[in-house]
Amino acid sequence: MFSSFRLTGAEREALNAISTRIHRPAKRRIYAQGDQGHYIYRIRSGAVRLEHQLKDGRNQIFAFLWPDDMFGTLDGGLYHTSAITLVDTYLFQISYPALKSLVEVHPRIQTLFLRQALDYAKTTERHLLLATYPLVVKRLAGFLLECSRQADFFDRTSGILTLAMDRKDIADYLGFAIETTSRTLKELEDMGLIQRLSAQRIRIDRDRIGAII
Amino acid sequence: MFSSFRLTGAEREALNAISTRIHRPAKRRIYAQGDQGHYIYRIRSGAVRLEHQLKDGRNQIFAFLWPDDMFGTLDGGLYHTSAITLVDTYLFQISYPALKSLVEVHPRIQTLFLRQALDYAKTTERHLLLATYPLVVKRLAGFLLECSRQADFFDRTSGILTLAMDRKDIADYLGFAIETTSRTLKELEDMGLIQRLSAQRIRIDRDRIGAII
DNA sequence: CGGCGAGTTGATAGCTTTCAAATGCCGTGG
DNA sequence: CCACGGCATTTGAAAGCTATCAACTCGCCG
Repeated sequence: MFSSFRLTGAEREALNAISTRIHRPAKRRIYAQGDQGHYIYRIRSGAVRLEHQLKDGRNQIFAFLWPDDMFGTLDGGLYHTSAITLVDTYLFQISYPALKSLVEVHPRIQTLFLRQALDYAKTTERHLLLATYPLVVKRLAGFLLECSRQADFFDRTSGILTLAMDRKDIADYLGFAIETTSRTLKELEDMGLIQRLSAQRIRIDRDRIGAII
Repeated sequence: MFSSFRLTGAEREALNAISTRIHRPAKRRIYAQGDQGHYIYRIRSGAVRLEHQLKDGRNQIFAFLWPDDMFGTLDGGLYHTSAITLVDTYLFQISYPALKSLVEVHPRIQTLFLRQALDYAKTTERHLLLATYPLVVKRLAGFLLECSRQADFFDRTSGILTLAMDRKDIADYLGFAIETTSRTLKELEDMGLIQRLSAQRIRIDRDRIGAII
């Protein structure tokens, strides 16, 4: 619905004026679950994971985020997830109070955030579909396909996917045990759908993986 | 962030002018997955389920929706879910083209939709948490708690919850087999956390259910 | 009263987790 | 440059949980 939306020059300038460029090395926390939420973020380059800690010790990863994705939504003024970089990452950081004032002057800017929120909801639905496949091999196969949509981490000509996350991250995203990640990768390799070049570099056959889902 | 937001009188009137009040009996389809998407909806009273059919035959329910919830998001002009009433339901129906024109004149109205989208994303995250609990008894217990938040279907004084959905709906929402719904309800009853008064009327002990999650 | 569909219950098979141990990888210090 | 230590990953075997298939019960409606 808002795919053709563009900001005016003045709107873009005003948004830039309240955006700060920041940098975080790999595996650094940007904010923690329960922190006071002062900023919303947008990824310029790199990758981030959003995770939610449960009282029983489970650590559910809600999303892996990529360039242009935004994050930092609040729940009663607090971040309800932790945000952690997977790799070296550059971000825009926007203060919530400044954004709120800006939107009162330039309400059209909300379209950007609305579109982003709708995208995030759709992504979470896809995540839910993946994480509830009865067979873990389907979950992992679908996950590898999703990862291969990120141009920064997938080389189309060679079919080589670079995993920015470790085995535990994958397990926490798909809802199974870390050992199952390994075993199921082996299963996919035995089926001839992937080749493990190293722990984080995998050659994948997207067509045949797509066929089993 | 937008909790204090209010439309002006003119904005509210303009929105009303493009809203149609419609009615659907229980168990009727409002739209089907793959249909051309012309309208967005808001529930005035009743309840709706959003479901997504997969190629392999699985039917994943994405959400149960209640009064004030909105639905009807599109994916390339098409509905990507089916929307079906659970009970007798009254709705607002808003045409997308009319809404798009309206937003160009009154961009502040987008705040309503942004808030709704953020709410839906949060709901989907909670759903994901529920549906990925390793033990089905926790999934179902958490589900009953969520249902008991709907004032129209839960009587606080008696603790009696009326389930608007059937066993298959619950199974499709939580990602297990229909038989497991029955067995796990029995398990909760054996633990003394609930009493099944009839198939759809259940007395629940919210405190003790909350304690096991 | 009969019949149908929703819900329940039982037994077995299949899949994933858990606990334990082995292997491999990589950066650090000698 | 090589050895060592620590951590991530992989592998194995047994236990636990849920799906499946089948049969049965219940409630509702004609």
